[in-house]
Amino acid sequence: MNISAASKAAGLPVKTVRYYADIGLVQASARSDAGYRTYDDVAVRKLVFVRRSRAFGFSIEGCRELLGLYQDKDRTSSDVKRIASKRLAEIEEKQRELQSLHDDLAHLVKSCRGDDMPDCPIIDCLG
Amino acid sequence: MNISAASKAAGLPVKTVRYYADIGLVQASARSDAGYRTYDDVAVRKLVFVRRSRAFGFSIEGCRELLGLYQDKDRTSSDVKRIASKRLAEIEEKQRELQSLHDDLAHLVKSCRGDDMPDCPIIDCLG
DNA sequence: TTAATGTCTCCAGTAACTAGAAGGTGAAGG
DNA sequence: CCTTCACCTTCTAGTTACTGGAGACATTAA
Repeated sequence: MNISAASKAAGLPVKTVRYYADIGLVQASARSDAGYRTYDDVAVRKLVFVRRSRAFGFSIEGCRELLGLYQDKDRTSSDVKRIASKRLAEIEEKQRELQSLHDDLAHLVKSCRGDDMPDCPIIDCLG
Repeated sequence: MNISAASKAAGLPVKTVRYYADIGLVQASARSDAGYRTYDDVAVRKLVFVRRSRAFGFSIEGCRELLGLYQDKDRTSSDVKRIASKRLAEIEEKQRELQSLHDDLAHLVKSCRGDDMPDCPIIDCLG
């Protein structure tokens, strides 16, 4: 499988697949005589794994760690659960931040008449 | 006011104040003979305005736009409201994303026993 | 006078790609 | 055989919004 076939199979842009190889996250399984990256099913599965992990908001380093556990026969589910719980806590923290941001801004927007006059509680609050 | 006094007054790091000047967002009101940036009250108020706008998650370009309205006597509150509403919609979109992310991950975490065995629904879902 | 602190500019690095340039490779059509 | 085209390679640079540090000049307190 050349890189474009692998990228389609994994659902990632070619550029991203090459980037993941560059940073040593998911290496091509081999190189052709001409130097083309080739990917086997194992490598493609790793790419999919990373795509899904990224979709959960894990950082590249987090993905690296998860990928390590994915390939580690001696892993424990508590290792995985710990990492996932940490991410979950981050998400919840972000949700709280976003919620208070939302409430404040929504309140301001609601109180602004949005007419042709310059007076505006939003600008007043910021300034 | 030298830059450190202005940064304290505005509640921003010195580096950030210098950065805002570099990109033309909030210029120093003058320079001393030695080339030091000096900030008057008007400039400091602009810095505060940017800090608060950033806290609402507006991008630098968004802040630039808002700052323009802040200083525009002929602005209309509908201009401001439009920008703020756009940002509010972005926040709400982000909240929806985060919520579904949260639900999916929480479900996985809950279903993982977190013991010494390698079997793990989280890894299974990713791989 | 000296030491400490403040300020300047410029360069580099962060996260995770993305775009583009310049050039080699492979396969299909004429 | 030749062209053409898509595909592949590496490398550089740009994105966002700063942040850290180096080296040099200015100011201030002791």
